Amino acid sequence: MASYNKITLIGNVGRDPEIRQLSPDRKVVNFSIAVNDAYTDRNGVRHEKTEWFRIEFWNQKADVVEKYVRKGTQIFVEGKLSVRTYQDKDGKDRYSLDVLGTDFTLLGSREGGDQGGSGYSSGGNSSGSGNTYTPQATTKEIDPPLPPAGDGDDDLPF
Amino acid sequence: MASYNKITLIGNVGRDPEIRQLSPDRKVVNFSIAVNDAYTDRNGVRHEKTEWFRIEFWNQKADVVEKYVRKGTQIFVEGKLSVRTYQDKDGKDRYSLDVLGTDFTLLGSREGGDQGGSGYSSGGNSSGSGNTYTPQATTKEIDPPLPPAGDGDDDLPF
Amino acid sequence: MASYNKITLIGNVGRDPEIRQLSPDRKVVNFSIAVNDAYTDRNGVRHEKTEWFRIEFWNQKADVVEKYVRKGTQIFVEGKLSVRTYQDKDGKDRYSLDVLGTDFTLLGSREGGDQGGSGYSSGGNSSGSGNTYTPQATTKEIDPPLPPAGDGDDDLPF
Amino acid sequence: MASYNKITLIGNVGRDPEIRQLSPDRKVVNFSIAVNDAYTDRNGVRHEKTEWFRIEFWNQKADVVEKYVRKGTQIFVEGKLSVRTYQDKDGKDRYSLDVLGTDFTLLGSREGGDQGGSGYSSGGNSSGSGNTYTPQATTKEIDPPLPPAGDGDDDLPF
DNA sequence: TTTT
DNA sequence: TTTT
Repeated sequence: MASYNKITLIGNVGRDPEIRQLSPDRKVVNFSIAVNDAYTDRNGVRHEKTEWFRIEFWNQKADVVEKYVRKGTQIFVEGKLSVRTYQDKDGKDRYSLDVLGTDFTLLGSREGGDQGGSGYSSGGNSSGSGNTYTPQATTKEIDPPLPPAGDGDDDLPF
Repeated sequence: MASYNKITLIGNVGRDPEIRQLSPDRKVVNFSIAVNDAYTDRNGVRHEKTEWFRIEFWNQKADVVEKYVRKGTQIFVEGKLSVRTYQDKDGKDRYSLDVLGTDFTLLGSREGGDQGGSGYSSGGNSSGSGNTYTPQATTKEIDPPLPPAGDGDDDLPF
Repeated sequence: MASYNKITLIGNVGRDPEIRQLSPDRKVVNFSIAVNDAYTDRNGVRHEKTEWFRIEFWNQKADVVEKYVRKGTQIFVEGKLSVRTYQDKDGKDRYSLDVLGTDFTLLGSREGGDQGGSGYSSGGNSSGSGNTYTPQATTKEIDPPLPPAGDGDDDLPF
Repeated sequence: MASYNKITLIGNVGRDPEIRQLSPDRKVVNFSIAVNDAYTDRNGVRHEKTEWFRIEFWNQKADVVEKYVRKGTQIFVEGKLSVRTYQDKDGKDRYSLDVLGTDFTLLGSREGGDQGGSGYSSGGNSSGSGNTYTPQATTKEIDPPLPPAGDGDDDLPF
């Protein structure tokens, strides 16, 4: 066997997330993201296509999604893809691309958005070495980006 | 926009690849891989599911697929996911998970398989710095492995 | 063998990229990005660390970097990691984390930045099916994010 | 900031893993993998380079590593890269590429190897939806493979 | 310290 | 259509 399946996406959140507290210690959040694809074919014709993915995060990560993710948020998501098929109300076969999220990073918000935070990056290692990742969104960042080490002194080869 | 979409899979090839030479300088190869998923739910019941992905590689990488990939080959594939919907011969809606491959690595073969080579790793940078990756499977390597720095002296902390 | 090595980063560009046209058809661009890491240890002490990566893109992708990437740009980069060791001007051993880029996506810019475009996403398949990716940055985007298909009619299960 | 850092590797384990039980509920395992790179330069000269990465897994995943990973094992590893610098016993500056592992998949073993299991794939979602991944290597599977949908009827376009 |  |  030894199969593996991971998908990495950058897209925009379609609606505010839905949160469900299934039990005192089980919380799940769901939202969908639009991932756009655009290319020009060999005849110079431009094509655009949007694929929607339904994202799911659990527990601690669901907490962070709840706090910071809103309609329109640009987000980086990593997780496992599964495809669910179902019939819509007209009995027509449909599919849904479901991603069981393992990681995400907030990338910014639309101008004029009112989400309080951006800049969060979920920790990549929930299996934990005992560290707790502090969402960067909770720190008011004032500092400009650090210049590269050695800047101004330039003993680096670049 | 600034979307991004990449899927990374390890699976087994379902049938020998199909190769098509579309024109003197355009070649495409297609094959499907089975990606298995198994987990035990909260009630201790074991679930298995196999998802099939249809993989596509072009030109130089198609050449390598043609040489080394066979039914049963375990393969690591990286590429862009798109979903194609179509109707089967009964008019029923179906979907296909298509992956436009950007990279792959052969991971081994079934015992008793007769594929001549394994161990190929496609170059990760086809945009090229002028280097040409030599498929390892086609090169008779004579050189001994390079010893790691510090070999035998073990001043490493591990 | 069958090795594989890929690194995926989101970080901020430290300085404007350096471009070199090596020959009429060989162009290379280099820039460094700062990737920040922050975590709180088991004693509640917060740690921050910035790792710098030196990124390299060739030819067509170098063209796009040249057009859109500036100091401060937030960027998603994918590529192959290699480590280069050298001695600085004081004879001290140093290392550099070099990434031979295969893909990138622009994620935004610092407020007040003056780069004309953002929102570019490099094509993921330079080995090419004959399509040419059109930088999204060349289209003036006016439209808000598309609502999910079925929105308002809601025959989706989400 | 919103940084992100993930590395994906396929390589071979250099020595049997070291396991440390730090406390009743904290276990860590370490091992190094060799990731080989080979390419032919523009002058037709072949180059080989091996980069060593030191891998770390915690707790449940450490248990699985302990059971199945041995010297020589080919393994797929995913995690967060950090670089550690130190001085060796001669006071010389050295670096170590450390990967805090989040996921791994066993890819096979050397012929004649005696490791009991191969084919394990660590679950991709340790943050958990309440499911527990059962290592495939420990389960005697009795069920026949599921036939793909459409099997035998071949109404698929491939 | 690996592997082909 | 795969694999264990």
